[in-house]
Amino acid sequence: MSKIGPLDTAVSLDSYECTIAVECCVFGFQDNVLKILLVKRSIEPFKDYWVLPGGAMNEGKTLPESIEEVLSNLTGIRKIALEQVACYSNVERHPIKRVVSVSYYALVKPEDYPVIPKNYISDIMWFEIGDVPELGFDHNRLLTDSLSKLRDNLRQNLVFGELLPDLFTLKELQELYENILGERLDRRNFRKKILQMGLLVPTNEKKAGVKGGPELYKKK
Amino acid sequence: MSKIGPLDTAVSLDSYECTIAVECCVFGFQDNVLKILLVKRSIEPFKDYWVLPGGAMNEGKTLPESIEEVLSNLTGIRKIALEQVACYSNVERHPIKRVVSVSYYALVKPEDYPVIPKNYISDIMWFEIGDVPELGFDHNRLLTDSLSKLRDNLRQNLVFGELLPDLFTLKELQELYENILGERLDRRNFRKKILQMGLLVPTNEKKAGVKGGPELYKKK
DNA sequence: TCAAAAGTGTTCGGCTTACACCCATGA
DNA sequence: TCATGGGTGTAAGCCGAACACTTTTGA
Repeated sequence: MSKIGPLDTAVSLDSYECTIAVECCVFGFQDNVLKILLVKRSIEPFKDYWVLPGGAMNEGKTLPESIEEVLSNLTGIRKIALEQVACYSNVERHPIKRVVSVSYYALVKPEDYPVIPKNYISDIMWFEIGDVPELGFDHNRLLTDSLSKLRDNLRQNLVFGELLPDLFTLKELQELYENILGERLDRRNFRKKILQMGLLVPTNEKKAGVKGGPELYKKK
Repeated sequence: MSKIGPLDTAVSLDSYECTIAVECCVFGFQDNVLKILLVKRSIEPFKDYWVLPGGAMNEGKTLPESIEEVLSNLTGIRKIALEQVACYSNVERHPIKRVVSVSYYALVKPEDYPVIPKNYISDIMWFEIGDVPELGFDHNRLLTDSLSKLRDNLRQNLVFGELLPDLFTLKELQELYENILGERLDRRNFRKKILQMGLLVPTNEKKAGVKGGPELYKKK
């Protein structure tokens, strides 16, 4: 069918164009639980469904720039580390028009970005990962894929983005790991492993108000 | 800037549209060397540059379907396992128009798909990985990223797609690994590791014409 | 003073690495 | 027969998992 011959692997000037959307799984860690930021749609399709924050890529913007714009509008979140997850191109994933989505994830501190959205307070909310409802579009799938990628990254490197405050105890870090990975970790083995990565430095300060007087660490 | 309010994370019906291209790193294993299939562009921009085979995504096709179409037109390659690598959205990556590309890699047997393209024989060719020239667009980057992903996948699983014939010796498999990973492996340790994965079955046949009479294996 | 949490070391098993000899086959 | 490559086992080091007691602190 294609009018593109074997050599014309170029994109011709009149080729089909299509909307590209970015969707972002914004993970946060609060009250010792991993949470995700969702927004409620106020328009069709999927009106009143919760979905991942996202939107169309605009002219002159890259995908990460578009994400930053969307998040900045929603929550004031800025300058966060984004990780690309995957691209979704099924023809029927948007019921009205063709949309290809690229998903990212981001790790933020919820307390840095109070979700008191300017106008519509009931329509953006942090959900515990275990309590995520059925989402609009194929966003449950995107969330699952992002979480897998986050877990992989966490297992391999010491990547926890902005999920913790600047100073934190090893116990807090361990609880973060346990939450994201969904499994219990041995305290002593965890300490050993994390410390021998050499990416944390002790501050010689102790966290006040906690029994035992745990040492505070920061990222190197 | 954005006309998209905080709640309207939907893709609006008049949102900006943009060409989406797919590019594919087709890896093959021939003469004991990892190779990659490149095509030479016959039109501007980047006329006479070698690039990854690819093309625009068409209406009604998913990205993988578009890849299959492109490869089928170029080489007769069909029904191959594709792995998504990444999405590239820099604004200036195509000098003439805005194009967002999604890259994939595929593993094929060169001997199954003789590259005698119907018309323009000098314009499609297998290159040894070490001999890849400067490519058009940002395709050297795409190639590097694909190769990294291939290596990661190979280290973790036993994924070698269609790179080997149906029956192969462990030595052939080892040479494939060494080529892709770019490092030497110990023969005995390699055998142990691969066999204990339990994904190969011995056929009780020996490969003829080779000293030592090596056993032929196949995928389970 | 006591309860709760922090901090620390050792042992075991499995996995990876390094390494050398005998056997089968084609020439 | 011989040269080439195929096939196998063992010992050492490394990493991750399991596990108990002492110290510090807030209440």
